[in-house]
Amino acid sequence: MKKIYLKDIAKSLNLSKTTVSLVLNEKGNENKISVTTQKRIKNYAKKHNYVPNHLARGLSRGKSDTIGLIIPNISDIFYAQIAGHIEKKATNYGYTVVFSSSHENAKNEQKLIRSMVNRQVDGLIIASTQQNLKNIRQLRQNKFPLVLIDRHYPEDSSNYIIVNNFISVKNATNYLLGLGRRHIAFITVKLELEAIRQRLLGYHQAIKEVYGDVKQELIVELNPKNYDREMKAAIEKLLNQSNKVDAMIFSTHYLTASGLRELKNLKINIPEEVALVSFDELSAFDLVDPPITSIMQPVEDMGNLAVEILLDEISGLNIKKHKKVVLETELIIRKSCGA
Amino acid sequence: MKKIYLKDIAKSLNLSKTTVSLVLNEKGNENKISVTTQKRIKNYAKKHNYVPNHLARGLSRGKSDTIGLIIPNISDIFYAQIAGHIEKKATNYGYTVVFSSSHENAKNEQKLIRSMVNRQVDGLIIASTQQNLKNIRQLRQNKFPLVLIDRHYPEDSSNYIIVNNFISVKNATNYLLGLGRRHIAFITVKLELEAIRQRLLGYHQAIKEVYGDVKQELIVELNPKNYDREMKAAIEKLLNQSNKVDAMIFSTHYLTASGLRELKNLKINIPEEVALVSFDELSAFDLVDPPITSIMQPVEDMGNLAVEILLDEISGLNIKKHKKVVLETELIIRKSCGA
DNA sequence: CTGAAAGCGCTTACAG
DNA sequence: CTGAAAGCGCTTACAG
Repeated sequence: MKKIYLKDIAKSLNLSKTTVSLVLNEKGNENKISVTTQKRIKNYAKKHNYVPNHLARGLSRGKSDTIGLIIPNISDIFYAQIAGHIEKKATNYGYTVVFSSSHENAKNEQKLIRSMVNRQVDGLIIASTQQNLKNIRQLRQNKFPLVLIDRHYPEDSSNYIIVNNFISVKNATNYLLGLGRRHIAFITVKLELEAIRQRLLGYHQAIKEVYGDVKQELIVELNPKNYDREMKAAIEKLLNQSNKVDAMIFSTHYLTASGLRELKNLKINIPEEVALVSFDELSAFDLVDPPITSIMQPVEDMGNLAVEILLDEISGLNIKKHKKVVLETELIIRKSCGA
Repeated sequence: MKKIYLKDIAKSLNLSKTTVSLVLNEKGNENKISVTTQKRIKNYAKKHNYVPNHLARGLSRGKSDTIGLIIPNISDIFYAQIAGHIEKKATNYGYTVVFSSSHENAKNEQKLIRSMVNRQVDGLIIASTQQNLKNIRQLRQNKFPLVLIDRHYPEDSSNYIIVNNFISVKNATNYLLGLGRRHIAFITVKLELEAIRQRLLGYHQAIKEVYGDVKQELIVELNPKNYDREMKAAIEKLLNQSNKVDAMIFSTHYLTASGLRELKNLKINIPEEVALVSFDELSAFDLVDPPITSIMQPVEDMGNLAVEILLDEISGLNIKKHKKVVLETELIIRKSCGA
């Protein structure tokens, strides 16, 4: 079974490459190629297992039918889910997805963007480190189809799909206040992300509206590379304050998992002593002891919309609607807050 | 910032495309191109942000520097992790990864293989549905670089990297027997996979060695599309047998999660009434109530080895060592079995 | 209805 | 040290 090319088919059938190419691209009818010829070509192609070379096709048409996905980490269940939905949707439209993880490193991300561009992806979906404004701007100025997801650059006007981080956390905080929790800690990571900032601001806002001011000692910012080792000291400090903390909000699922591990080590009763809310969740958070109240993001919508908007851009349909999308989250109430 | 091509650089610098191409591919020295010329070219390229067209390059060299990854589902944490390790390793070697999910559908998988091949991936890593022997054979006969991962075809001699499913489950079953559990159920999915069969066989073997025979009513095979809805009835039936089940082994992480949910609904005490072992796990299984004893797969090794073997194949190093790799798992003991 | 030919943007053997 | 030219495998405007 040797590899077979357009010219082989043409020669064997005594036709030109043009005719064969046209027919195989379903342009036989519009070019009025006789049905018998079409049949002959298709049969021959199938019989000899003809597989077109996508590189050649792409080069010739200036289009690769590929979209690039750059995310912090494909092993993170949140991004894996988004990737899954993006892939499904993209496949439906005949696109293939190339993905790469930036590992929260701006230099990596920059390299990946370059690499994707030179691989001629038709468009890019990026959950950015938010440290690459220059590159993102450059893409946009070059009219490169692009949609940011999960994280955006407030100072840039690229398309994006994010979640209402501020309101989500504000509501969650109010929920805890409503349950009578008074000393609510907010545990987050030191990442220069607008999303993370908004989560913190949501907490701030809710607390301020009740108490007038926010106690700095209730806010813990951990090093993203090292949060797991810093968690223990952080939790202990929160618990040993003059006003012992009676609730904790974790700003990401991995912080929740890490924090919960520590709380269990310390034999803290949840929710009696400390109530817990997680922003985003791991797959088994409903099975955890106790089940964790979580702010759920609409991952499916995020993925689907990203692809839709991107494909609109690619096909030049610069539809104005929904280019900046802010989706709502849902607070799933479970037992980790009592009630 | 207009797009710039090799010929533009050549023209601007009064050189030929050859020279420019050679230099940009780090072949300047071996072609004795003067250092000054090299400098000029590199500077110009950087200044004007030259990005080579990978399609053209690939077409010309007959190599795309891309590897394809076909898995059942990128949203499954197990495959997401493998994908993560594959990506990391591949990136190190200058390769990009294209992935697609088959969703356990053989036809999909076949299409994906075709699609990847025509996209000129240099090699393929597949966690196959194991329903595509013909296609896999065809790839191998065409000397297409390929490594199967997680699931292999026993009747085919392609490279693979799998886990010792048989021993893993046999050991886990013996572990339960050793703890005094007598009525051990095995809950699995109806998937035509050698891996799944081996897990069942491991259970069989362990039970047989003690009891002489296996009771069919202790084995439950659920429909992969519908396991979540079938779980309730299955669990209830196991618990209502004349000999009430006192242990359950789940053959995949998602079955464990689903089963545990039911057991909790039914207020079954774990491990007092029923001990639990999971093949593979979800990220939070150590936080679950109770923490779940799990058979852990060496995902990192699996991913890394897959890439290494594949790249060896691609570069024509048909190194004979480790083309069929069977890795060991580890039984992580947690509280779900008591003890 | 069908074909000859140019072109996509690279690489590379060959020549000087 | 450097360049002209062929070739990778397609697509497509143009001509008949």
